[in-house]
Amino acid sequence: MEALINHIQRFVKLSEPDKDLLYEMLRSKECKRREFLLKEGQICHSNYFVVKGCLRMYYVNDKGVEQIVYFGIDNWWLCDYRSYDMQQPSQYYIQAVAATEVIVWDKQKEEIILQQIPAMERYFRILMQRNMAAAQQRIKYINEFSGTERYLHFNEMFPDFVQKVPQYMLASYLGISAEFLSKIRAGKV
Amino acid sequence: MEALINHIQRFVKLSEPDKDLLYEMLRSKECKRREFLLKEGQICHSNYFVVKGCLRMYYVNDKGVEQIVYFGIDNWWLCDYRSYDMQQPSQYYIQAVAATEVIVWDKQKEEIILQQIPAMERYFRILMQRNMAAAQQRIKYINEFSGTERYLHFNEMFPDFVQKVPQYMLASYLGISAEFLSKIRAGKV
DNA sequence: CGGTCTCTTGACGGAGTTCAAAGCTAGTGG
DNA sequence: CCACTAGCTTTGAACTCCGTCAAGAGACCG
Repeated sequence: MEALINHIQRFVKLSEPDKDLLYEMLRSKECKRREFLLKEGQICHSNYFVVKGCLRMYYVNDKGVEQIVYFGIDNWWLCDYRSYDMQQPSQYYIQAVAATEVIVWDKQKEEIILQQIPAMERYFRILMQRNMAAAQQRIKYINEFSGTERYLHFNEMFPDFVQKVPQYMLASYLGISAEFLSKIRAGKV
Repeated sequence: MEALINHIQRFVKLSEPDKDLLYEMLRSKECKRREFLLKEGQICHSNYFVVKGCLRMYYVNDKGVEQIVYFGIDNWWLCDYRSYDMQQPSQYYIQAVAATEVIVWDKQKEEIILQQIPAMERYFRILMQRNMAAAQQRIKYINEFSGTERYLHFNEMFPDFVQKVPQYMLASYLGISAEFLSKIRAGKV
C-alpha cells in the first residue's frame, strides 16, 4: 500500500487523514500466476495498481488468438476504462502473467474517495493525461515502424522486461506473430 | 464559448462565477483552412477544444510522408499531451483541415483555473478517462482488423465524416496508402 | 483556363502471416 | 528428484495483403 501512497505523493499532497481513508477504502491483493482479474463478458468493477509483478490485458480475436493490448507493470494502473466507466461487459481479459501484487480501487468506493480527497481527482487527471501521452506515442510507433523495428526498439527500451515475459506474449503485444518474432531474434530477417 | 460551457456541464456543475472566470481566461479562435496551430519542433502551449470544423494532428515520417494520428472534430479536445505536459518540442503538426472554430486553453492559465474551479479538475479527469477508453479501443481496432476492414468499419460509423475529409487523409489516419483505399472503394479488393 | 491538388489504375515486390512439424524447457505430480 | 507432459520456441515453404512506383484522369480554385 505504501507503494501507491508514494506514487500518489509524487503528484499531489496527501494529509494524514487522507492516507487513513485510502488505507480504509483500498485493499491489497496477491495474484497467482495465470489468475484472472477480469474476463470477457464481465463488467470491470475495479482499477488495479500494480505494486510488483506483471499483468496483461488481452482480447481473443475471431480466430481464437489472444491479442495483448497492454501490460501492467510496477506502478501502473490497469483497467478496461470503457467497461469501468460505462459499466458495460468487457471485451478483455486481465490476467497475472507472473505472481503479482496489486492494489484494488473499487468503482463502488470511487465517489466516496474523490469527494473526501479532491487531490485524488487531480492525481488521476494528471495520470490519465500522461496515459494519453503514452497512448498517442504508442499509436505513432505502430504506424511509423515495421514489426522488426518495433521489436528492436522495445528491446532497447525495456531489455529486462523482454527477459521476463514469454516471447509469444511480447509478439502479440507488438502486433507480430510469434514465428516472425523468433526469426527476428535469430537474425533471419 | 457556450459550446464548451455546455460540454463541461454535461459532466460537472459550474457556478456563475466559475463561468465568468472561464470567459475571462479562455479565448476563441477562428482558424482558416490549412492554418497551423502547432508545428513540429514547437512546444505545445495549448489544448484546443473544437467547437465547429475539423483539425488534424499528424507527423512527417522519415520518408517525408504525413501520418495522421488524430482528427479533432466537434466537441473534442486536441493536443500533443506529451509536449504539453513535459514542455518538450512536439513531433507533431496540428492543422485545420477546414475552417474551424476552436477554444484555446493555455497551459499558462491552467493552474489558475484549476485552483479556482476544482470541478474543472474533475471534468478533465473524466474526459481523459474517456479518451483512454477511446485510445484502448483504437489500438484494438488497429490490431484486430485489416486495412480493408478498418475502412469499411469507419465508413459505417462515421459516414458523414468520410464525405468531408480528403480520401488521402482518411487513408493516412487508417494506416493504409491512398492508392489502396481507392481500390477498396472501387471494390477491386 | 492553367496549374495544383486529388483520385484512380495496373504491375511488381516485399514484409509478415499461416500452417505444419520438430525441438526445446520448465512445471508438476508421483 | 526424476520423468512426463504441456507450454514455448524454432524453422521452412507457400501465400497474401498491401505498399511503392508511375502515369494518367478529374476536379477545384484563383
